[in-house]
Amino acid sequence: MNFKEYKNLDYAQVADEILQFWQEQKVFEKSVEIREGQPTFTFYEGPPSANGTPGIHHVMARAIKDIFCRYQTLKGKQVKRKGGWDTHGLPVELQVEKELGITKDDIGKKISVEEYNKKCRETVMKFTDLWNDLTEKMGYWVDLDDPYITYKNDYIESIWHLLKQLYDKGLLYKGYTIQPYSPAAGTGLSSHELNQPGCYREVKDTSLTAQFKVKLTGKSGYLFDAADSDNIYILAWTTTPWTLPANSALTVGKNIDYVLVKTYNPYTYLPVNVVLARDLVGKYFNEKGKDADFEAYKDGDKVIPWTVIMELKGAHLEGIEYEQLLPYIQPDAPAFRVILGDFVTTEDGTGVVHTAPTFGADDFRVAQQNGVPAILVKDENGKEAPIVNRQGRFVSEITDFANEPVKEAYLSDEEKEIEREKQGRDKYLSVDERIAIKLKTENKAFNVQKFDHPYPHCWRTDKPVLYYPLDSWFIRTTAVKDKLIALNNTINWKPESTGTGRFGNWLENLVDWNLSRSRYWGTPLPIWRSEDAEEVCIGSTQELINAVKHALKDDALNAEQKEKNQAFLDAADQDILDLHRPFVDEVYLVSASGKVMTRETDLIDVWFDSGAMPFAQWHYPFENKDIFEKSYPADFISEGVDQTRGWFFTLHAISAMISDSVAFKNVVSTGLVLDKNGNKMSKRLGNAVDPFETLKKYGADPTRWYMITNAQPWDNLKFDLAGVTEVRNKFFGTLTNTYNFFALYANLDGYQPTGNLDKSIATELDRWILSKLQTLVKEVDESFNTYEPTKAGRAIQEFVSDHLSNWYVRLGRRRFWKGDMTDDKKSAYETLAYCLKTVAQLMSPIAPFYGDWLFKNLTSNQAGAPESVHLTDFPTVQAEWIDENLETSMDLAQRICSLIHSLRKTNKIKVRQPLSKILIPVLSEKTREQIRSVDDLIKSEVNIKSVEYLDDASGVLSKKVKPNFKALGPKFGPRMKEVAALISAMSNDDIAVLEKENQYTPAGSDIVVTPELVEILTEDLPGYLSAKDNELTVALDITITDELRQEGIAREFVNRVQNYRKDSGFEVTDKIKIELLDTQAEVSAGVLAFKEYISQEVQAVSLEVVNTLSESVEVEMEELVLQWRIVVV
RNA sequence: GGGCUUGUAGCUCAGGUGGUUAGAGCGCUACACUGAUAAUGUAGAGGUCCGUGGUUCGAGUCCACGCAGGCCCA
Repeated sequence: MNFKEYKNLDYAQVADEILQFWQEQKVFEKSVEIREGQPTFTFYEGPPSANGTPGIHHVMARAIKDIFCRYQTLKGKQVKRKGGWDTHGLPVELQVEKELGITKDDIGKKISVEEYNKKCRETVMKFTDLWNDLTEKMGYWVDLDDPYITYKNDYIESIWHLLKQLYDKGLLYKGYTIQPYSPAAGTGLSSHELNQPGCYREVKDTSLTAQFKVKLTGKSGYLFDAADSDNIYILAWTTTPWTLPANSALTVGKNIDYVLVKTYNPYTYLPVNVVLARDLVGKYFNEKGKDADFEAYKDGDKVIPWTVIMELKGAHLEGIEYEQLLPYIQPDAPAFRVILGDFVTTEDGTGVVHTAPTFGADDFRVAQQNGVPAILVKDENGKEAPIVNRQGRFVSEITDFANEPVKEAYLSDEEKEIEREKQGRDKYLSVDERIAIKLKTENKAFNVQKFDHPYPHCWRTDKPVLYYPLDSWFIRTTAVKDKLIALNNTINWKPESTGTGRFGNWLENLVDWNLSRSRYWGTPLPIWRSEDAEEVCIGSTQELINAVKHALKDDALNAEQKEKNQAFLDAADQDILDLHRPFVDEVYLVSASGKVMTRETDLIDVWFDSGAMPFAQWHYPFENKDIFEKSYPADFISEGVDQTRGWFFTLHAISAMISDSVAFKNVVSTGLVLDKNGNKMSKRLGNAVDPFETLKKYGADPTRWYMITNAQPWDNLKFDLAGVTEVRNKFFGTLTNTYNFFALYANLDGYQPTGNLDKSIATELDRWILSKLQTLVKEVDESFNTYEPTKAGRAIQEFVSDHLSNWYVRLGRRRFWKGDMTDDKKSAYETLAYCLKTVAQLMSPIAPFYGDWLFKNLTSNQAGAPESVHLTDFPTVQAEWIDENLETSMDLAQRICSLIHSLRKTNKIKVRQPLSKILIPVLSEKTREQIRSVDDLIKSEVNIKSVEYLDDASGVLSKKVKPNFKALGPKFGPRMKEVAALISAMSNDDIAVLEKENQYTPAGSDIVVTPELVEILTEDLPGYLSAKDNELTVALDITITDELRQEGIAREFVNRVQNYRKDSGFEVTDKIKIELLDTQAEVSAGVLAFKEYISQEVQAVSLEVVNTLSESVEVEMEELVLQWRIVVV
């Protein structure tokens, strides 16, 4: 037997077997080796973190990566794929803390930093075995033996080298960022700490709506004109009045609607004109005062008159300048103007945000983007500092409130009492309250209220936190913004909108990259600094060792510092160096001026780790320079769309800054995998699909195929196991059946395809499917090449089930089982084998196990065949086999058959009943030829004796014209209705004129109808049963002559005998003997009339109608009952 | 609140540059077919193409404003 035959194929088992084969024969390694010396195709693996278990979405993400790497390998490229692990960061720390039952506070107390980090290192690789297992089972080819691991010294050293380069370019600097800060504890808080239960509490604060007086400039002139007044104010609301002395801008929303309202100040009763959001007018003004009499207003009246005198968009306020509200400190650059920000809402306040860059993260960002300075003072060291010190108290420059805590809660009861006496009041009034009073009296407050809202508190001290500027190290990405944008424009994004929209906008609004993290498990910032800001950035291990040696010789270090340094050098000597904390913290360097420098305690953002992988995975530039240069930048990467601002950005930014290059040329950002109802999968809700179970139950290939063909990679996928079943049955089932069909007969005939196609013996059907196949190769090649796997998969699917199985095999079945080895039969085998083999290649990137399985089944006994489909070259388009004319013919044949089936059905005439003829009206010689070339197929498919063509000469053709709107549109435009009516009214004679003279003008009209403007169709044929499909009409002659009837009976008889053979378990090759009892005269006559035909069909050596029969069997045929005896001879 | 994205049959999805009758598969109903049978064919039921306006002779398709879901950011 040349070809294995299969029953009930288990696709998971196929995967297991092929996987074993790959491992034994090192097929992955070979697929890389055989392309040695060929152009490279570089792929970067975005490293997963192995401290969690993989989910079904990882199968999706990695299938995408795998497909294009496999495809490029088939296309002759050398594709090395180094795996990697992301090992640093907060999730790892949190997991360790959970396991040990400790908090961040305990680190350095209950557990040393050294032990803690040791634990992190263990935890982070906890599930690597599970990940590796999934990788193999799903058929993802990636080098697992030598992955990069971000916590390794070599990796960290490469990162240090990158940071040093940035430092030398002036792109790494120390600045500040606004973070939650607890003055009581003297420490910053992470957002994680802020999200602890109980941290947000309802508090009652003084809220204040301040009046910012607009200056008259070119930009604001229109407001003054509209109000006919100098008293123009912009209203802005705050729940932290203590930040008002730090105000340097007002932020409005570009598209928010604002109004200018004329009214009186409720505290000073002075006439004012105020700007606020239209939607919030109701919060500040009483409906009773609307458009009330201004003249009649007296100081202190309850109802204050107001009237809207102008409406405007936020965009019109941009650039308007105003007077500083509380002028304690002057900024050193122009400030106090209106800017635009996307965070402004009209939910509360005035739709205008008071912006104090030192006390709000939004404020800081929007001010920086608009070049508005912060209000800063100089501290005792001459360093710039905010107007509130780290104890939460105002600096002395805020003269009215100098050294007072900005939050009442920071004072003890005793301190409050002392303050009360100083204030000389009955009750202590907070800073906020006294600022409100001050502003009220100065005509600078429009509204003051107590306001209840949730406010974050420090989990250690229970005191309210401040948003406060804290030291941070930054990468000056804003300095290279234009370069980042320009380089991004050269990247091919799939889908494009992620690149231009999500990523592009992100680049447009870039802020400097805050690199600092106050943590323990991560890459340490390699910067050492002295107290007076002398600093050094270290770019390699050797550089650090040298610096330590140098420092050891210096007297600036004390004995303990020298001892630690020596310990570091000893570790380096013994090769047990660890570049993590706490070891690097225990290194002391000496500055040029002889000062001790200690390491800046920050770790760097883990995103820098992963973004550095093009360099650090090769320990570049300390090793592998040649490999790095060959594999940079990447040709292709792919990750979830949620990585846009994560990995995609950090890769891009680091590359642009270090080497003026993109990091990747093509990127596929993939969507989410949701459950079948469109909900997010979560382990907690129990709707998560287990990847291991799925692969085991359905097999990797149907799972991958389903994921790729069901939705585009960048659309969200609603993952439904029923869909996997459908793919398995419909696509893989059909394909396996097709293969089995081939194997069955090829084995019976002992035929071994040569792999060569011979046009001289190919039938219409062969040439047609080969033409279709070439078209498919072209489409699949293009789709893979342009990162469109869904298109590729769907095209293959359509080819296999609709064309190959449902038409080619179905119509050609008899060629495989009938007679001797003729050229016709040979051509059928060659064609089918060639199609199957090509499909195996085309599908192998998506379904790597099955593709290989199919390929091996077809080629295993062929001398010199490649041992795996993955070691072959992608099929090239054989253009000489493409025959569009033939494809059109076959399409006509399929449609004609469909119409005849439909006619038979409405007249209840079975396909087994032969009919004499069909009639097809043809309007051109070309159509006639196209149909004629395939009419044998039509005849056998629908059991018709002849096809007749009707043309003009027949005289029975009745025609109709339809307006071709697409052609008429540009010509007639608005007169369309009139023209369409004239065309539809054309008679048979009119059409004849049009056809003859190539133009026709309806009587009394100026319109000239030409053939391009219409579509000529044929009408139903009178006297025949006919059916239509667009331009195609088919009529069926349903006259059943006696002979046709007899043949019908013969066919029914064949059918019953075949059923009987099958039911009785006869072999396909068994010959039989038939005796039919003569009970039904009509049947007997029919059987005898077609004795030869029947015998051949059912492989009978004898067929007799007899008068007596012992051991007969009863068989039903239509409404008749037959008796026969059939035996194997 | 901002950016991006999706919305077409019960479900999953196709529908270049606008062209008058919106398609496929699955599911459902009925009838066929049966030496490929976890198939297959034919027919049928099933659509305010998310809504409202607009541009146009003509809008699922273009524009504006909304609604609903998703992702990221705030």
